[in-house]
Amino acid sequence: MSSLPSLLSARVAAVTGVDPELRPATKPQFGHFQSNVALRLANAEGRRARDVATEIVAKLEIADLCEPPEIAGPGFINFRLRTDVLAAAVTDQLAEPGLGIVAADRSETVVIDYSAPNVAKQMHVGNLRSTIIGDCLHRVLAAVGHRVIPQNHIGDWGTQFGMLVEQIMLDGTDVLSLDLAGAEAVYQRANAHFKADPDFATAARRRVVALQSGDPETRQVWRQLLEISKAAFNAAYARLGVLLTDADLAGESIYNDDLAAVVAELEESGIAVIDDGALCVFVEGFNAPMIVRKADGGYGYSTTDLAAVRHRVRNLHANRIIYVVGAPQSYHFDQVFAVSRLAGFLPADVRAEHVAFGQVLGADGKKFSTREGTAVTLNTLLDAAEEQAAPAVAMAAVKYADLSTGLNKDYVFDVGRMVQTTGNTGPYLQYAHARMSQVLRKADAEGYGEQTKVLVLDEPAEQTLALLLTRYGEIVDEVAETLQPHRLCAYLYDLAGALSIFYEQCPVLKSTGDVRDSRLALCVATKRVLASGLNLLGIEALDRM
RNA sequence: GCCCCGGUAGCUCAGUGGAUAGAGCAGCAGCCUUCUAAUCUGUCGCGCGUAGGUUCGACUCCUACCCGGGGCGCCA
Repeated sequence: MSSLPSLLSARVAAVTGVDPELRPATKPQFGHFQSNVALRLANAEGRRARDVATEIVAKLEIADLCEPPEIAGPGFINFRLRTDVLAAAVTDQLAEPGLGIVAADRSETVVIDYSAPNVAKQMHVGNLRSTIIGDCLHRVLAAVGHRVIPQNHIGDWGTQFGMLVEQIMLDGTDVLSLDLAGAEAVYQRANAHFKADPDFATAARRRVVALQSGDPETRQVWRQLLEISKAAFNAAYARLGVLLTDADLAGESIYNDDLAAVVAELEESGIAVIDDGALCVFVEGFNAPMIVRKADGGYGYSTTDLAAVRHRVRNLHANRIIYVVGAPQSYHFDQVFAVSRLAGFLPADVRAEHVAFGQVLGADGKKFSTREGTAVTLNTLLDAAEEQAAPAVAMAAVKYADLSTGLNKDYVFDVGRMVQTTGNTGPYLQYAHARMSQVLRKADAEGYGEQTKVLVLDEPAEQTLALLLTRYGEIVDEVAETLQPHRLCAYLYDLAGALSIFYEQCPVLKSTGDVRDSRLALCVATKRVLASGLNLLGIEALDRM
């Protein structure tokens, strides 16, 4: 099964001998696809580009696919698909369950590490990005046939739990009576206490040891903190409609028992050396070593991340590991990957990628701080969104606002922007879908039948829509490869825009015969592709708005 | 000091080395007895941080610099 562009591309390559680099035309008057192959060849051969283009066009055998190609500008070759070919392509697409999404050549086991909220802290808008980007990548990779293993690497371990548990036991607090805001307040109090009172600090450090060595009383409090946190996380996930469940929880704590073994392997292989009392791994290209065991004998998060890589490769059999974590961690992950390669935890044929997203900044352009209370909690944002629109629409607005821009850019948090429902937004896509549902409902009521064949495609608005529809599969492929959800957003926005123009210019229910049947089939195809694409974004496709 | 990310229209952002750099928002002007006006049409507005370089061709690649943000041994 090959797509129209790849078929055409192969035909052109047969004449030119090189990849024609067929691209979607930048403007409608340039047809459907354009190639600059003549310009490149002309330069290499020292000839005039238009002459080369003329020669190529004369040799092309593509009459079964295209109108006669046109040579334009300095030597571009413009292709316009025959409308019957385009119509047939949509008909074929409609017959496929995947709507043009094709399974990857090789199905991989992909571990995606995302969301990762901290236990005993409320989720804030920063957690939102990891959660919804990860959820989208999860859906996209699964759609192209990969086995996806989500890993929610929650922050459920480390020194902060020493002070937290110590404070709770000191106060005699019943943890199960706390909500997350309450737990977070205890954490902030413990933090201040830790700084102000050396005796408390000592007790807190002892408490960390007790936690790690499995002291029953300490573990009991810790488990309760975990419990109330999980309940809150799950409530947030349900509200957002993301795929994560308790089965995907794989927090820092589960690697506790692996840490000594990981370090032992590093020592045995001679990769790790003692420096300044700490066990370090020096890797070329990094200006600081990775500390895998602190001078006091404790382990930090680097060791946990190494253990996670090792586990994901050895036990989960990952072919690809994706970390959806903020951009400030880039250096850390580069180092984790590099050390993992050295240590053999990460074989050369396993890809490891850090999907680094920019930070969410406050209105002042500064980083949000949980400690200073400037961070906006997830629930505050979602509440604000739901003041603007019904929950499903509000979630669409929030998610799309986050997914539709490039990932690596910081953004200033602006509720007004995130809950926008007009223009290039999630609700606009939902609206396009709802309109199609409405048309098809009415068609059904009129007894026009389920149309699945596009027979005529005379109007430019129909052709533009059809051409866009056929691109769906390649776009999903691109996102699976590049891990850039905003490309899918841009595509769906273009599709919805083309649909709106079609809707304005091409009456469906008032037309007759083959024209009506074809338009109905276009409506079905567009509705399905929108529904599929929205689903990949984690946005609900609505039948009415 | 070194490293990473960003700088494109008033604002928020797209932009596969290729044609006259595009969207949304905001502004202005229009279209609702016609399949949903969360739509659509028109209009105003940028020559892509700066300076060089490579190339037939640069927002895109290279070099230097400026501005903003982030990171860089025992927090996670």
